[in-house]
Amino acid sequence: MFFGEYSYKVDEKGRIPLPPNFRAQLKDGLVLAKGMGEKCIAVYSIAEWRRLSEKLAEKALTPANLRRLNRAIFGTAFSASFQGQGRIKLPDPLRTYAGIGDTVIVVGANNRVEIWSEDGWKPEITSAEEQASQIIESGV
Amino acid sequence: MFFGEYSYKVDEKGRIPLPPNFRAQLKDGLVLAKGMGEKCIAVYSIAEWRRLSEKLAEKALTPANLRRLNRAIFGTAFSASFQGQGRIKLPDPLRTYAGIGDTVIVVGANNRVEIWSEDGWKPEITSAEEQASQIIESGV
DNA sequence: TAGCATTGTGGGGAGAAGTGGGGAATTAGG
DNA sequence: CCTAATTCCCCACTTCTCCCCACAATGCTA
Repeated sequence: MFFGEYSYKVDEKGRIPLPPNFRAQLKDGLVLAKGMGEKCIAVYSIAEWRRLSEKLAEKALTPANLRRLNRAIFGTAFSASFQGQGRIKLPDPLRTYAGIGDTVIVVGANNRVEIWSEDGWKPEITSAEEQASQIIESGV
Repeated sequence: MFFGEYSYKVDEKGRIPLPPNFRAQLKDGLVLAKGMGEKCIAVYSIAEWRRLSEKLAEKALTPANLRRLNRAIFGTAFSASFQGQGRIKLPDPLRTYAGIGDTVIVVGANNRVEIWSEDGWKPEITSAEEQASQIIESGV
């Protein structure tokens, strides 16, 4: 389970660290993918990613659908691992997709980790908070 | 299992490299075919190709159908292998079919690899992503 | 308060991988 | 049988990746 919000610098080689307790949960390997629908990078553990992709594949009704789905899911995913002191390299296609410059916001989101650009994160979190408080007001 | 999205240049001799990762999985030989339904080149391992063609043959209901199918599938397929530093030569017919100029996008799509022209890939992936996020919205 | 451990940040260097091109061997066509 | 074109093996250069080490800042401990 992933928690919290952290800010890191992207160094000249495109690397970022992850919070130490995220590392522990991801030590068996991780998968980087496009955040579906949002302009961010999604990080999954191997197990979680497999579970997710299988579940998605079940939803494809036709072979053509399945091909496109595989393209969207696998084509945008990169497996990665920690190098040296626990940093990962952000693949260029994903970095461009998420509009990441030299600072990232790393966010724990329950079953996955999300990596946002500074500019992408601010509007996202404010509207998400708004929505959350509405849901809470309606009774939890 | 094939992952990720990579961009490569086609050199003057019509060769492209494949990601080291993919090479290892295809070292026993590979088959190039037209992407069924899409304007791209599909790359299969020998084993996967055999599995696929057997499956297709089962679906052919009449001998005439089977002949046509065989023509369409085997007639346009090329077996290839890695030469020198791990590059493959793109057969001219397939190259024209996929509209490939001097840059390709190599995409891992689970059980196969796809080779796209730059111009063909962009619209395909955007609509594929749209479709995927719709499926996600409908509840995973 | 002093010292130690952990963690973020920067960078050097060896090796791998992408790119370009020469030349021998094989094939096709006249 | 000879010539031309294509294929494929090899070599060379450049770029990038990844492993390593170092330093600074922070927080904990004694």
